[in-house]
Amino acid sequence: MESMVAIKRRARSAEQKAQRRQTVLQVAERYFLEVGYEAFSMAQLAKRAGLVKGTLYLYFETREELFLTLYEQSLVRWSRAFIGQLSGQLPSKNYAQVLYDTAMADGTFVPLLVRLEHVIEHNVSIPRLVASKRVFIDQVAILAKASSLALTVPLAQASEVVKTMGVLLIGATRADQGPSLNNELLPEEVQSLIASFSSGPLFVRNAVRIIEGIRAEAGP
Amino acid sequence: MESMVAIKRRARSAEQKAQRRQTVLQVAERYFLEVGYEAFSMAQLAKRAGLVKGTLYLYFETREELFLTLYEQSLVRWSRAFIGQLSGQLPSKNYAQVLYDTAMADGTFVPLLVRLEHVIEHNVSIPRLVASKRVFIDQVAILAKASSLALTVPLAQASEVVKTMGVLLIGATRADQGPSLNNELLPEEVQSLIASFSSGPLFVRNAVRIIEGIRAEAGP
DNA sequence: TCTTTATATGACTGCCGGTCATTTATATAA
DNA sequence: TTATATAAATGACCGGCAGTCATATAAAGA
Repeated sequence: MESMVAIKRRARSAEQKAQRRQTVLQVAERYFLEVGYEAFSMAQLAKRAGLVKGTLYLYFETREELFLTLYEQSLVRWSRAFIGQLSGQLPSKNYAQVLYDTAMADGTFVPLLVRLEHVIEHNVSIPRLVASKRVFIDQVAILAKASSLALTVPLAQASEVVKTMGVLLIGATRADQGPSLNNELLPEEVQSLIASFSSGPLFVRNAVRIIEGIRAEAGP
Repeated sequence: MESMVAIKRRARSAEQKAQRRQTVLQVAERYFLEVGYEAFSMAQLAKRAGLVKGTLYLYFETREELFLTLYEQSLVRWSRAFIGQLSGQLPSKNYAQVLYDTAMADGTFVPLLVRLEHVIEHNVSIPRLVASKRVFIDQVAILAKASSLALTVPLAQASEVVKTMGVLLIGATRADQGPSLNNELLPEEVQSLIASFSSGPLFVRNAVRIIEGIRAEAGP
């Protein structure tokens, strides 16, 4: 219970409530990084945050809405980190590598991205979902602008690149989300299968193919 | 309860047990197609199959192991359907379109593929998991051979294509796995975002870019 | 100091996946 | 044909889950 954060006073003003919500989110993220999505329980989170389960539901609609919020925050955080590392113009391979490295460095972003549509977005109210989509739209626009400069492609193509990188990231990091099978006990054929789906090279190889494809389409 | 299948006699021989397992799987698949992954419950499945929850666990390790089996069967079924529609040589765009169409036509395959690593493979025994990987390896080999002919590329490149198409399929069909937001009530910007992630064109566009990229690498 | 407000509580509900001692159908032996 | 052995099937049971709600109470305002 090292991450226990006792919350004493009641939150009355809007600012205090926002502050409390944010504190809970911080505890939740640490807890999530420890145990992962499936083992995460609202009762445990309450215990760690120093309050009671019912109270959590004053601050979040559902478990999924809490995770949707964590996802949004991790998206923005990663987006800034990625753009911060894009120094001037880059070959598409370097662009892809930086994108992959920064995404993986954020322990929250990829696991939630992978679960977004088919787990998290269910059990969230429509207005909340719409708000979340707007956050996404904004980030895509910001990323497209930075990518347009980095890759020296028109904005329309850069936007296509950004959207497609998201798609590819989800597919390529799939193997990392399985149970850890690093044992030497596995049959050789299975080991080499796992090796061939190593997410880093898989992502970068195909990112380059896609970016070069998009670039070629831009020219006449 | 229309899909109720009364099971009367006990299964004693190995064949009878295999037969019963298969019957349960058929009921499970129909049930899954109705309610989806999250709402699927073992107790309901038992009721529909005309037996009791405890009995299911004589035939399946866990809920996830049951889904892993459904996934394997849907993979083989789709693989055959896809190969069956590959007539001679094809432009990469047609290849990608046929792949996408046959995958989507099988209602079970894509939803389970998307959940494979980060949901289904947890809570399954290692030996069972290894067996499943072998099924996958076999299907990749079969698909690579057929793809080598259809795309007129060497087998090594065809194998790369097949593996990459799987990655892309997962990423591109993500949007289809979210809650249905077909309402006209949505803000225009969100509607156009959804439209821009329409999975069919998204998949085909990028499949072509990747296949052509792989083909170009094979050249010199 | 008293009243009002709404945050925080914790007991509660219904459901889940999974287990296991017991029952009982069935194959085999007598 | 009947008795016995085997293991398939049962259903009561377990702990834990997300989410709810009447109640208690801390704190702001009169």
